Amino acid sequence: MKTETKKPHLSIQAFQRMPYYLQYLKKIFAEGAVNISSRLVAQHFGFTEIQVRKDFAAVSSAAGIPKHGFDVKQLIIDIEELLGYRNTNEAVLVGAGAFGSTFFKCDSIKEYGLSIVAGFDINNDIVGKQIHGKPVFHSSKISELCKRMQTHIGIIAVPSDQAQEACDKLVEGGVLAIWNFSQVHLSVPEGVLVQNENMAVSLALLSKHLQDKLKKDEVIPK
Amino acid sequence: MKTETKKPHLSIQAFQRMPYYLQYLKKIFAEGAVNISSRLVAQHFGFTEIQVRKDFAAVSSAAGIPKHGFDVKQLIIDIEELLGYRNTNEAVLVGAGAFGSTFFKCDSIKEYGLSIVAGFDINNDIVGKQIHGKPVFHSSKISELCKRMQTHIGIIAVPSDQAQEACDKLVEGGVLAIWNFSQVHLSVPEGVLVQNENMAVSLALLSKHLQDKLKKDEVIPK
DNA sequence: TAGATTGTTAATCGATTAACAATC
DNA sequence: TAGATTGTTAATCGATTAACAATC
Repeated sequence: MKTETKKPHLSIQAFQRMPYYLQYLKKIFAEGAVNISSRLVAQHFGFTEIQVRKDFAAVSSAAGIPKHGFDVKQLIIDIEELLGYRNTNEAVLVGAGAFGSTFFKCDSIKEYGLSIVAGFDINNDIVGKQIHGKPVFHSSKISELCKRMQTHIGIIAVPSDQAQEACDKLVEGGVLAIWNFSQVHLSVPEGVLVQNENMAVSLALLSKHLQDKLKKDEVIPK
Repeated sequence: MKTETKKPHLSIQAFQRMPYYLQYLKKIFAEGAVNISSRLVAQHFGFTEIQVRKDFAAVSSAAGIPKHGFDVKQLIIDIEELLGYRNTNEAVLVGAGAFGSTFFKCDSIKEYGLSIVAGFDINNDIVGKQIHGKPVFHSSKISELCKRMQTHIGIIAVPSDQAQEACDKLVEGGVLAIWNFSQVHLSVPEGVLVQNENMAVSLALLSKHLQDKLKKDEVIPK
């Protein structure tokens, strides 16, 4: 009786590559691919093949086969399992304004195993109404309702100066994972994860690259 | 005559912390702070003070002063300079549908030095119209117009299966930095930067944390 | 001067890559 | 068998942290 062997450690970086692998594997599977070699995957993404093999080894329940490569279907199943697309988590949204409410109608979120069950806001124009079929409550009810609904994921889409307060209420309500679209650092107790989605960070990287690039081309004008 | 000393290398990770520092420094500056010690900053963010000192040293034009700390105002200026908030870059948007068009009305983008000058789409209902005052052209015009307008930044907000094509056209038009909101890997020639904004990645991290957390609490039920 | 706070050099840690052995 | 492709062990590389000297 062989028990499941311990999987190698999966780094956060490797974990973050998984959705990309998944998307690619699904595409080639739809095109009829049954096996795939690490070399081909590596070429597609511009990674090294060793890295791809290590990543697959860390997540796959079946080893790759020399001369054949990896089983595409099995990899898809394993990665989906790892990423939690096969369970559905319920989440609440704090900040149901122009930006926040786009989450209500965002279908792709559902595909990734997230379901938004309610929204919160302080604007009386929308409190008590429904947006895309989801109820919007006053923000003062956050912790009470999160407790009652046993929600463990919160999305913060409020202005930066209200973000920490929203965060505190979510944590009080038992939320364990927070998706933070505000631009401030959130302080949370240990055990709570904050996933930052910070446009300013991305834009800074873009603009930095661009400036370096344009400056360089200026200095060395061919 | 002392020439400017070479700044220490700034890692990408450090660079990505800068927008957070900036936001915090601006806040305490508005509250009247003139100097700030690395220890206080570190406490706020949960970093080590050494890391904060290294980060500040890499970006600051003035050294910190023992017993006084760093000059808040100077740091703000230096970080804004580094992040490129003091120049404005023009960008085009490919995919002006429900999601994409939110960029047109997004004010905070402007604050970070980005200005969207035009949109592209293949939907004839919006091609030729203006959305929030910005013209929307047909996607077949991407490279031509980017060349003419000398635009170097492109935002991709099209469905995944059209993303690579959009990317190719942008690159052909001379775009050097691409903000990719689709969920696929984009292949670009060397020298072009792709900044991925992948919801699937973030969601996967959230859901992973949650599942680990809930599982653990089950096993050790107190 | 003493103490707080900075800056620097060395150590640690983790992720990626290289070299090579294993196997279908 | 030979060759392609995998898996494993060791080396490299870069970021963070620790220890400590410098300085206001």
